[in-house]
Amino acid sequence: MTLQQLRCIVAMVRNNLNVSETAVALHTSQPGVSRHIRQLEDELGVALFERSGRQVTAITAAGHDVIRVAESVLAGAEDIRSLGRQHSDPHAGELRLATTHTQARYVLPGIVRAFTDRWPRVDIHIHQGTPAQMARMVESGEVDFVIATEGEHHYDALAMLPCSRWHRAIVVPPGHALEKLAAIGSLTLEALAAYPIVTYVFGFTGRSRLDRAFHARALVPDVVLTATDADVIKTYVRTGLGVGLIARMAIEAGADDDLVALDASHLFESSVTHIGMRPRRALRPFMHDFIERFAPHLTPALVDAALSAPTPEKRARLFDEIALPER
Amino acid sequence: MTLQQLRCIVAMVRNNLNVSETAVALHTSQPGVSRHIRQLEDELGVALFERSGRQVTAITAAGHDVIRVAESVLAGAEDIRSLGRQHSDPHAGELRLATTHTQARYVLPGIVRAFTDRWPRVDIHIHQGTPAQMARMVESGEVDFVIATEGEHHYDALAMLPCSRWHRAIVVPPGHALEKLAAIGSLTLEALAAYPIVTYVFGFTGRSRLDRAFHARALVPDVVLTATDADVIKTYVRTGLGVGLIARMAIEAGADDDLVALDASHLFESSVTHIGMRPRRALRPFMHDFIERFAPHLTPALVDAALSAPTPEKRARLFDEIALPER
DNA sequence: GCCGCTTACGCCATTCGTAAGGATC
DNA sequence: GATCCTTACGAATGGCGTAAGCGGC
Repeated sequence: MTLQQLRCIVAMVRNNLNVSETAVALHTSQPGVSRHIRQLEDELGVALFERSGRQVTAITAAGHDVIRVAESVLAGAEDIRSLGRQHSDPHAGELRLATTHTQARYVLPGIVRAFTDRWPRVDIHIHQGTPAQMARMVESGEVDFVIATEGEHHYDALAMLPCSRWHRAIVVPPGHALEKLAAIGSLTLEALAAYPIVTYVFGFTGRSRLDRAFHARALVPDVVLTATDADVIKTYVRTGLGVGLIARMAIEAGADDDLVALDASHLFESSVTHIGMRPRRALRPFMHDFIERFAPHLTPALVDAALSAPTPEKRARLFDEIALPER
Repeated sequence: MTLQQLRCIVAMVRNNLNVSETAVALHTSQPGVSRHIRQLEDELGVALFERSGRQVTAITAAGHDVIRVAESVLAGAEDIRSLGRQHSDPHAGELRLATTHTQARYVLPGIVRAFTDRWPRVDIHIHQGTPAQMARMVESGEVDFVIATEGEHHYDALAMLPCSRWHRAIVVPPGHALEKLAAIGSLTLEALAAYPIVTYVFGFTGRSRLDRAFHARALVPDVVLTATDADVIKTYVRTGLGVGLIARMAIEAGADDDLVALDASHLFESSVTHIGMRPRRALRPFMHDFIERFAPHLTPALVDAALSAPTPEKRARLFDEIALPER
């Protein structure tokens, strides 16, 4: 039994039981993967995958059990490498994030600034992508963390820890009719639905909550333009294309003073930002520090407890009593 | 990083940081071990062992952390092999025990009989040895379980689960003076100490409890002969050499009717029999079944909980509330 | 001077990738 | 016919063991 064999069977699951894809993902040849799987099966004396002819079609019961353990073995090997880096130089390393534009542009800058002051020799890489892409980046180990607010179902295989609760705002040019409605407390979903709307692309930054709110009132919003980032949205609001609907944290004092922001937290359910990572994996000290700066209630002890929780349910229970900061 | 490298560093700890001994234990050459350690250190970029010149003298902080994780990785690899055996044939396998003569001769026969009826294709191997030898056999994986009542300090690295509480008996030829004392309830340690005693060798079958009881009363027992097993002791009692002091469970109806057994549970502290195994290791179903037959309170769920407990303290706490059967 | 670890070297086993072959949809 | 996995084969890497070297105790 070798670690490479275990890598193959684990990667097979993440690659639709397709040997060729798995080979690409592992940067090796396809016969190599095929051989490793067969050798491991020979050594264990039991088939791990079901085959119809030459096609790999399913995972056997034995395969399920073995792959589960193999994942933890590989996680352990990864932890050992991480320990090596940590001890060889505790103050140097990489922090690789995948996140959305909203976080990268409006939330992270202050945190990253303080973080780099404390850890000058840790390099930070911020990747952007769709929820599905970001999930894959974390699962494959390409990045350490994903910070996300949408697309929960993509993140089933990850430990998602709640970080903060955030609300929405409506942005309009000064003098807009909605501004007057807001002033007298009459800003409703119905009023909003009367105007063309500019907001996030579906699947990004809590967009689903937004659609759900309209749908619950049997309203059909007239979404004339969508974008993945609030800067673009605000730009079109400035041109008079429509009413902007964005995260409250995406409004900057100074730069956005030419627009009027109206609180919309009573119109839409709040959303929760999560930080996601691979479970059962040890974090380096600077990673713990980053998480704690991003969400002060996520202490190293709590995060470690969450990461070592045997099931997602037990993990979730750790956060039942915790009040999230609001943004 | 290879599993073999991890095996080397883990084995180093169990072999006094001695590369040559480690090589023997791993059935390989000494330069091989040396190379593997150095290569792993190179890959991780940190020294795992401290060296004074060429001598390996200590484990570094990094080494401690890495070895701890390496142990769990190797345990996982072992679990995978075990899963293979289990799925390839759930009803066949080996159950390898290390225990003392008392258990093997007087306690296990009934249990083994019922067990083999249920698992006819599981081969049972019973090894005997001193506590130190038995501990090594389990640690090295040579046997699966040790059943022991003495020499706790040898078993620090194992998960020791309490099985049953047992008491002592005095065996004498019929008509012995102690028999009369017992009949009138006057059997005391002082009375016992007046006679030559035949009992277990030091380090076996709760012998230390016995010495402690005499010592607490400032008595010096006249131990004229010791043996590792009760059969030998009873034989010498029959020849009139002295008074036998053995485990109550070592007295058989029928075979021992020519001797008189006097209860001595009020004279000596009771002892607890433990079953020991390597922690953080999955057990096969028939192993769980064996344990439960041996100690009905040790359900598979409880055993699994104990084996996955992070510290010996947490493991011990699982048994705080549990009443042990008495023998 | 002995013991113990490291380095050097040669052999062998294993692995890996390319190329061809067979099965399935 | 296209896709996908397996088998076959040759090159190369790496592991292993023997033998020699070197540093502490």
